[in-house]
Parts: sequence; C-alpha cells; structure tokens
Amino acid sequence: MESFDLRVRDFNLGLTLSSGQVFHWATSDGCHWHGMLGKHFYHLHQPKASFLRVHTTASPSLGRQDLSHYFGLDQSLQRILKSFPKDPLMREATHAYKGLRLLRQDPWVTLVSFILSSTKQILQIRQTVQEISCRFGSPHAIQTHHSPAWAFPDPAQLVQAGESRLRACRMGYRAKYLYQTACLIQEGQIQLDSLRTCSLEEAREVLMQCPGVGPKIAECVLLFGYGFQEAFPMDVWIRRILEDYYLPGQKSSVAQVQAFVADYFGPHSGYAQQYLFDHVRNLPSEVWQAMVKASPFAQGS
DNA sequence: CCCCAGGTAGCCA
DNA sequence: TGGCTACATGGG
Repeated sequence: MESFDLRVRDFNLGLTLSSGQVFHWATSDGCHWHGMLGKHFYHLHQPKASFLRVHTTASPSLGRQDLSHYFGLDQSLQRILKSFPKDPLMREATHAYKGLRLLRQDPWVTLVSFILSSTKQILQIRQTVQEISCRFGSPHAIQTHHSPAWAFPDPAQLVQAGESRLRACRMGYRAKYLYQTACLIQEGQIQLDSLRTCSLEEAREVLMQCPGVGPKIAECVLLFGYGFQEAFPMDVWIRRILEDYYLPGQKSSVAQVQAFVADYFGPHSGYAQQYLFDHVRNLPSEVWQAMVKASPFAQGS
C-alpha cells in the first residue's frame, strides 16, 4: 500500500460519497471511506478541507490521476455554482452541501447501480451493490486491517452468475433486467465505451435499449457515468420539488417540465439537481413544507 | 395492517 | 401522449 496526500479545493469527501449518486463506497464513521476504483483499492479521508489522505494499492502517480479524474477536481466548482439560478431553495442547497461534487463514474458500474435502484431506498441500493460485488466480483487481497474488498463484477461475471443467483441477492424483479442487460453488453450488442463519443441524445437512445432502463435511469447514467451535466434525472424527489416549489399548481406535461428545467437551471442542470435532491431529501418535512409556502414561484408572490 | 422507496414495462383508451 | 398496474423486498 502506498500513501500520499492529495490537495483539493471546493471538495467535501463525505458529502460526495454519501450522496445519492454512488453506492459502492463503505464507511464506518462517515469520515473514513474505502472501496475499489477499477482494479485498485483505496482508503480515503479528509483530515482538513484542503487535502485528502490516501492509502492505495495504486502507485501514487496513478492514484493522483485517477482520483482527480474521478472526483472531477479539474473542474471549477465555483464556475458551476455561478451558473445555477439564485432562488432561496437553490441558495440553501448549495450552502448546506458545500463541496458536493458530481463524480465521473464508470458507465458500467453506474448502469448496474441504477438498474438496482428502482423503488429502493438508498441504503438498500448500497447493500445490494455490496452484495453482488462480494459474491460475483474478483476478490482483492489486501494485507492491512481493512476488510477484504472485491472489484465490481464485470458483465461476464454477472452473466455467469445467472438470473437466479442474482435474485438471491434480494434484488427482486430487477434480477431479470440486470441479467438481460449484462447479456447484451457481454455479447457486444451494446458497447458502453462507444457512447463516450456520442451526443447526449444518441447515448440516451442506446442506454434505453437496455432492459430495466427507462428515462430516469438513462439520465442517471448519462449524468454520473458519461459526464453530461445537463442530463436531469427526474425521480420522486425531484418531481416533488418541481411540482411543489418551482411549478406549484401547474399541471404541466413532461415536455413542459423538461423545457422549464433546461431553461431555468441551465447547462449544468444535472449538477443543480443533485444539490436539490440531497438537500430536500434530508430536510425534515415541516421545514420543507415551510419552504414550499414561502416559494417565490407561488401565486401572489 | 398500512405506506413508501433515486422506476420500468405492458396494456389500454 | 397520459393513466393505470404488477413487479420484490425492506423499513418506518
């Protein structure tokens, strides 16, 4: 294991890894995190705002490169935040979640994670992702006090596992979707890497050919896996936020809502979406109700 | 017992 | 297009 410090700015490790965009990092205290990135094991914590302490099986130079890319540290978060609208909710969310960044995850890992996410709570998504990793992923020997780690299973490993053994990980009806999607990718009918050079629309169309991938999960993979920051996943929380706060009392069609989102939240709308999601999701419901009442978008304001 | 969870697919008008 | 509903499983 190698150790080194990585300088960071405008970055909060705990907020980022506990947000609803990624599910395969483990922690016991919310400060120390460990998991696999590709074939390498990483142990991370942030003793000060200005740097991460890293222990890894990767070489320091590769580790720095991988982590900088993964956490998007080459992008200016300030510039992104400046592009957000300045309403009270957005201001509160960006203040409460300072240092939350969108990750550049592996498309396959993202696709699998979000196929498993449908009508599941975030804690359970984490458990299921953990489960398929240690059952079907390749074990990674580490000679430290850390618990053993497993690489995220690749398509061939999930195909070989088969639908019934996937189902045994308590993923329910999602087992069929996951198995069939793994087959499509393992056979080469869908090439996730080739989507990196596609437009958002082209990539979306291909992703939605995967069983179990509809509009919402496709947006998640586009946003978290391919870095399209204008991709905008509309889950139950975001729908609630739009209906109650931004478009109260309006019976808008899906297309109208999408038009509002693109126009109002701008070129990093997906990034803004993540702040709103994590903020409102963790707000006591009375506080949220009060926010809704005070919405500047409400009638008579 | 109820309701809900970062939805999707299939069916119907 | 828009509106059902089944689909597994766990938690509050």
